Amino acid sequence: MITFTSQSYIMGVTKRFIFPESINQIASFAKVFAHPARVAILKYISEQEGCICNDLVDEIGLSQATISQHLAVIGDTGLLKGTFEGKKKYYCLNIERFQEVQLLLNSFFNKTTSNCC
Amino acid sequence: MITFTSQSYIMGVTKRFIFPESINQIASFAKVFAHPARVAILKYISEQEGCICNDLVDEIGLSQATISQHLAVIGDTGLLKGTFEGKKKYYCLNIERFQEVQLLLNSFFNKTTSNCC
DNA sequence: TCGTAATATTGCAATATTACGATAATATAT
DNA sequence: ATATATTATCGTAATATTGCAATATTACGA
Repeated sequence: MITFTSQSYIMGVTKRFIFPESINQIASFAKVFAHPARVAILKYISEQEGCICNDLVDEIGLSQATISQHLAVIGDTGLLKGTFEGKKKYYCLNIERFQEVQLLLNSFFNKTTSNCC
Repeated sequence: MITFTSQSYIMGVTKRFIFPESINQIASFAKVFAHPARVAILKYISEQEGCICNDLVDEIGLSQATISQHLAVIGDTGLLKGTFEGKKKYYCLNIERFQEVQLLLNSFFNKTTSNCC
């Protein structure tokens, strides 16, 4: 049980704890797709036969550090598989996970539209 | 045409202009669902028969100002219809728009999974 | 007209996110 | 061993987002 006093109150932070986990989950998944770089990364990875690594930097035009950061955000949700091959790391979609996420979002969308006035 | 010099470069801002519009659109739509308060608002609105207005404040437990802000974010994407009835404003899903958005996201999801290695 | 209820807007505080350069870490090739 | 290529991490700068109090706005009712 978390409470605030007028002293300890912290502004500017998403109050996740007031929402049920099912709702927080949907928001977390959506956040992965809420930045164009991450959408572009997922699109590009899925389009390559052998999957790709650091061509994303050339392809997208953001710095290596930034791309790596975005890859980590996507990966934290379990949506990527990465295998090292020498110096190179080949990224690949975790399709099972991706479809899980898609299903969850769709289930929310469908419930929402079907219940509406 | 936007260019940067090493002087004028601005950090910390999403570089939308380097991405095709189709990708920016997906990211914009996803952003609506990327906060639990907005997910909860959409869920609640869809569950009420007559649609609802400021019960969201009681229901969700964020301040009136904050709820109003989130409603504006959702509304900016065209996902809400609001009709005034006296002092009260009844919110309702714009289902056509909602399904449009759902379709677009799904089309991205499907393309992504189907092409992957 | 005045008070009340409902919503929107403004201003502010604080954290979160985005982006990059520099550096570290790892593996290969010479 | 050294140099090079590749990716991850750290530190930092700057904007974006979240949340609330206070205020404005609008509509109704007495």
